[in-house]
Amino acid sequence: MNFTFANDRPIYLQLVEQLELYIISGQFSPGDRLPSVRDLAAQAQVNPNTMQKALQELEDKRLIITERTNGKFVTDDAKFITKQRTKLATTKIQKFLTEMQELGLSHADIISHLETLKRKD
Amino acid sequence: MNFTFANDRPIYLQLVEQLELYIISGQFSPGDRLPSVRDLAAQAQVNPNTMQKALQELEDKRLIITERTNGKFVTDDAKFITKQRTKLATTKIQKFLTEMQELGLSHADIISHLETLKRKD
Amino acid sequence: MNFTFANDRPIYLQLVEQLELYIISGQFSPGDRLPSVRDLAAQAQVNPNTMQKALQELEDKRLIITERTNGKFVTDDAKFITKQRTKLATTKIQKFLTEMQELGLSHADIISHLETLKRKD
Amino acid sequence: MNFTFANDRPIYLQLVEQLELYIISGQFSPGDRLPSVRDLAAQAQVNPNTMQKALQELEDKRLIITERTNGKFVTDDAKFITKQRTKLATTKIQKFLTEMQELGLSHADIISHLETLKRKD
DNA sequence: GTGGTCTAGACCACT
DNA sequence: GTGGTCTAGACCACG
Repeated sequence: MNFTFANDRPIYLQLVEQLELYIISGQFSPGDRLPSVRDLAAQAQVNPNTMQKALQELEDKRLIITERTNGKFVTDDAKFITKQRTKLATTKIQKFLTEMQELGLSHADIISHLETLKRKD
Repeated sequence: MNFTFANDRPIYLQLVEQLELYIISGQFSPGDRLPSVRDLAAQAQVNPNTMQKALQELEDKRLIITERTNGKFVTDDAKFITKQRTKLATTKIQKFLTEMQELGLSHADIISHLETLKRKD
Repeated sequence: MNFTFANDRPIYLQLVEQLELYIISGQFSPGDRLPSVRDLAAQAQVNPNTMQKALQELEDKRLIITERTNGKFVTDDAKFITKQRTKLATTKIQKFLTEMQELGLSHADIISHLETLKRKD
Repeated sequence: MNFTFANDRPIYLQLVEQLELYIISGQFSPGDRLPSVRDLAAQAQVNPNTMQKALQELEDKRLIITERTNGKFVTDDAKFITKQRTKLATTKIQKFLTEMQELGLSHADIISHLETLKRKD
């Protein structure tokens, strides 16, 4: 697990995004127990309060669940995670297309651009 | 000209982005004189100082040039504008692909997704 | 730390120059934490916004770095500072020589002038 | 005669400096009649009012003299011009030395720097 | 009328 | 307490 931060946005929001990705992309599996807040904070080299705030956001988003004295767990609702993944992807794709249109690139332009990049893989 | 703002980021940065788009996409042409700072501020319904800050950033980016007491002008270097347009597009595409990969979508996935959307046009 | 201002140029630019000198000449060391914007403003007897603007310029020049909510720090890249010092010195010497030539003084004239002054030290 | 302007300072002040140099360095001789304000303005591509303001400053400095209906002339007091030349040179040298000291360069440093440059002439 | 600067004062998020 | 942002309002030099 690897955390890096830009300096122009709240750290806790960047934590949320990165942790969300770890869950959504399957690096944490449904039902997995998370490391303690303190450990996560140490790994990310942030203040435990900051990590706590990030985890709270994830809980609000139903991606993690706190069991009172037992710790925090990734939700075991795999379908929900998949749904969130699709939702996030769709949002990003839509946003991307809007931005490309604003720059004057059509769908066709973009696809041809992607095809070109694909060949280089 | 139309300005809209989200409230999760500084207004002046959103102004920079939107004005940059107006220039890069050709709604302002190279060499065009911009409306006065005060007029632009009125149109965007922001304080003149805020607009001034945004325009200063555009000047730092060499997209506009100030003629003292005479007004602000879009750079007359059309090639530079084109270059910036390409640069911005490339950056956004790369960032998009990175994010998609983090979500576990391959190039092929993305292209098929775009093809689907295309049919709906 | 001591700030004095002429009134023929913007205060914030004079602040930039003076702060730059403090950094470049080593009165602030690489990695040093700067006093808070408010404190610096109080010392210089200027509005905090004015000081903020000056510090932003120094950040654009990569001489200082902001850690959000934590303060502003002199860059810890000592080599960069040295480089800027050399650059600034060279620029000033070149500009000086150009001006002297425009006034019709040769290198020899200048050196003899400096030798004379030296004796008075 | 050649006029070039930066964009960050009043044009009339830059005119004053450049015209002053032309007089002090002897490109205009004592007693010479100057071109008309209109012609000078055309050469410099500035508004005649701007040129007029610059010339007024030069008159305040006693470097030029207006003869009512006859035009403007460089002062015929050659000694005064020489004196101004020395004065300006001295001021610039002093300022230069101060700046070099602030950067931590001694007289000796500067002289050795100049000697080096001299060899390259 | 143009841009530039400065002040005063306020509010905000973050840690 | 830290930096960042924004507004309101004023004044200035310039052309």
